[in-house]
Amino acid sequence: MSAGCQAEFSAPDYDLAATLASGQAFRWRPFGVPASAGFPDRLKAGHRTGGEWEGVIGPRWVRLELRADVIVAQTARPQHDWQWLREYLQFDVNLSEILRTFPDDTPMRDAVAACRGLRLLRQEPWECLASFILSSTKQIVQIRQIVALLCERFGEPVPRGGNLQSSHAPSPRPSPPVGERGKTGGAFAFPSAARIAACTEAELRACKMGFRAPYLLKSARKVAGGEVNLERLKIISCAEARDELLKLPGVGRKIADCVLLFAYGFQEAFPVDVWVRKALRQLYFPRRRVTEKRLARFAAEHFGPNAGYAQQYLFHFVRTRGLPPVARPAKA
DNA sequence: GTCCAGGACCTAG
DNA sequence: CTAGGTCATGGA
Repeated sequence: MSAGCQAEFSAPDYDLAATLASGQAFRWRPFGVPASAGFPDRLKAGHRTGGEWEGVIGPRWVRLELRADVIVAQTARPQHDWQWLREYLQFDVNLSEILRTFPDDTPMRDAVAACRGLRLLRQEPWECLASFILSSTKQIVQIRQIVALLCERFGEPVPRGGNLQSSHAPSPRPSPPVGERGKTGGAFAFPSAARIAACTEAELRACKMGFRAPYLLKSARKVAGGEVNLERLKIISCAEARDELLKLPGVGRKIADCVLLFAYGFQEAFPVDVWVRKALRQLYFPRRRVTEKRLARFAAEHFGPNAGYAQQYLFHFVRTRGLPPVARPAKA
């Protein structure tokens, strides 16, 4: 094993696979699998990829492995302070206390029973914001592809640990070339707002992001230029922070709430996407037509102080389990 | 081929 | 405030 550094963290009740692969962050992949290989959009219930994952947090490549209530972290370079990882994985969060605040109804009980151990991460604001600008009307597997291309082409290279090459036989079908730098199997940091702001729209479109390219470009300019100060959002209220995010092109209520929840830790934020909307309608309002506004009000009032956490449980629950009766109509 | 994807935005009623 | 069209791209 190459140099690097390793540490262990007590992590009871932590479903690493669900947490890293359930669509709140887009840069994690099973360790030792080539970037081009990808992995299924929806992990099946209880799916474990050997519990070994790799990704990049800020400027650091890291490998994570879950072993019976312990998470083992390995980096490429020596670390004397692991606070960045504690913060990202939110080791200090007491999951039981959060689950206790969930409404005591059948849908939530089912979701918690099915997804226990699912956590919320605390991500870098710009990476989270940019990623979710790219997320609109895209499947999670595609968001990962777009983000990977963006990082390969415009992110700073970071040293990668482990030994990918020796642990994986040459793939039978070589992956299609995805840019000049991606072929080496290297790792890259997420490109800064300033770097994205320096791109042309054509360069961004070449990362397969389509009509989202101008949104990302304009938002990057506003962030890099200081017109929207992402650091300041940490010290103002959730509602005020939301108003700031809504100034950015390509950012509506849903994406703003994702950033508030996944990057700033505003746990009252409740992103409503197509999956959560389906879950709310079918689990809480079966065969009754509910207006969009009524649904939003219900979501705001029903799920308590950790509504965002509840939302992630509902999201993961319906995506992994599917929705019971009406969701899969037989094709006569 | 069709439908849909962790939407936002613009226009018209 | 709601309804519909538009924007790219690729899974399923």
